[in-house]
Amino acid sequence: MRPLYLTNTMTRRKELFVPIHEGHVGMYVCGPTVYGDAHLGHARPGVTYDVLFRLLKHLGYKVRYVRNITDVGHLEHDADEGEDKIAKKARLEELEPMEVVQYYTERYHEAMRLLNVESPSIEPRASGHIIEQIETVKKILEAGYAYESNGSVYFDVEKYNRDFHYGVLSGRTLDATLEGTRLLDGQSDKKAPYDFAIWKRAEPEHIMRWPSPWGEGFPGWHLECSVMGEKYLGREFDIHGGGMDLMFPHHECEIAQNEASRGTQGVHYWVHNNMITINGQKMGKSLGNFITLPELFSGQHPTLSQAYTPMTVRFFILQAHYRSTLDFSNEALQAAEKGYKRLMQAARALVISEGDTLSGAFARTGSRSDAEERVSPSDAVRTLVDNVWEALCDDLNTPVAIAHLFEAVKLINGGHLSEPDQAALHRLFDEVVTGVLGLRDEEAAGSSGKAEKALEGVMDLVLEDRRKARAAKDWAESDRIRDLLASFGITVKDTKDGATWTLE
RNA sequence: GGUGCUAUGGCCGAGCGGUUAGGCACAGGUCUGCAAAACCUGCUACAGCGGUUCGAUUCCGCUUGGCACCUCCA
Repeated sequence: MRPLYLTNTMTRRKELFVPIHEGHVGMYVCGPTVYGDAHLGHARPGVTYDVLFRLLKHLGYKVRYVRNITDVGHLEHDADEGEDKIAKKARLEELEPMEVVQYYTERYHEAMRLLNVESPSIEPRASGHIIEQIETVKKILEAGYAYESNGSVYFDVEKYNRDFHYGVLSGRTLDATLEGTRLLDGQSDKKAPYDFAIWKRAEPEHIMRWPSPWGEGFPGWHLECSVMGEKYLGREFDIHGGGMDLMFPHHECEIAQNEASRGTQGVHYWVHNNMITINGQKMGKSLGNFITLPELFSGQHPTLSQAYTPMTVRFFILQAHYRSTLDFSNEALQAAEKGYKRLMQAARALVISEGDTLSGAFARTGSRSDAEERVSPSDAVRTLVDNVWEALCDDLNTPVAIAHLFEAVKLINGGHLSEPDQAALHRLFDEVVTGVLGLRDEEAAGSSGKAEKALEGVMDLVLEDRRKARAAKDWAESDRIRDLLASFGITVKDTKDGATWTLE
């Protein structure tokens, strides 16, 4: 198995990935809080960990990928005074909180589906694990790292910090944390400002509430990930992913809860993706500068000069390393769109020309591997293939992998590929472009439908007429047909082997 | 204020102690009835100032700028 390296936020180093159980990987990623449409920022972890998921599987691991849905407990502003995000949305829209959850969960799934993000193995919801969360609160209380106060239970950070280090992941000390913590106005139930709620008392008007030993309430936000991670992946598991902005306090609190309730940090590799920025600034709710995925796909947003397809967005994300910030702009998206199309066109050319030259060979020998045994690819292609995989296994360096793929594009477009080279590149594109990178050909995608079949037939007729006109050097008629088709959004290109067409 | 990250050619964006990243855009050429595509060629940058080194864009320090987290956030 090819070695995989990942940057572990805990050590700030690139480390060789060694799973706890040979051949198996447990991976947990923080999913969305479903109180609004997914925005471009959500696409980043979605795509990043999807690629990691696909890569791990390709390398031969059996992967259990857990990505949660936060549908309760995520407060706005401050843990003491904020309102639950979903409850607030429900109040504003006059809906049941679970109606809000249902609606945006489905919208999220649809956006992920369009981005060709595979479903995780398990997608647990916080509200479905209240009992488990109450149990964990009890354990933390028993261990002495939490205290009850006025119907809520708070994590005792100072006590914890005496035995462990609160801040290991984000690299800060408790003093530093205290310095930065805003002093709260008004009376607080907490002993210290950095203490965080693991169970919150529900105010009378709060709809989402569950009975507990401490009265009716709801779980604190950080708790769900500790609890569901343990439930589905065990006391310790391999990889925990999420956005860099979750490092503190969310993941820090998660570690503290794990340590307090089950005596281990629980996670072997912390992986964090960076933010997507817009004009150099983080895209976020509070700044009001975010673009939702439906807006992006439809072009319905003032800062968008056009619509961008889901695969353009996916390619855009893949062209930067996941640990770098990625700046959004129309120019950058347009460049990604063209690059993506070029890659796909080469992929199509590979399939078509291979069909001409290799299908016979495979048919005769019975299988691809037999054919490959007979003839080996050239050193250049072999190196290229190896470079692509090495880049992917080097901390998921998708931009470098894509750079190497464009070398392949040059070879493909240049023609004159030997059969084994062609086969090797075909396999590379299958495994990497459509496999690990998850880029599907949007133009070819619909060609199986009835309408598309019909259109193909009609286009054959039309282009045959045009071919006749061209043979007779009737350029006026030839151009008339081409212009007419263009007005329907069909682009005709003349090549040596005849005309091809694409539908916008 | 604290913590951390970063500064690359017209744009996006990799990377490295000495060798072309790549994409997009642009210019010229080949091909073509024209157009498009494709191919070829050109475009050689690493914030500033010091230091280490035979040699630094790559390491170290300082300066300046940007960003993130410290409050909900992917």
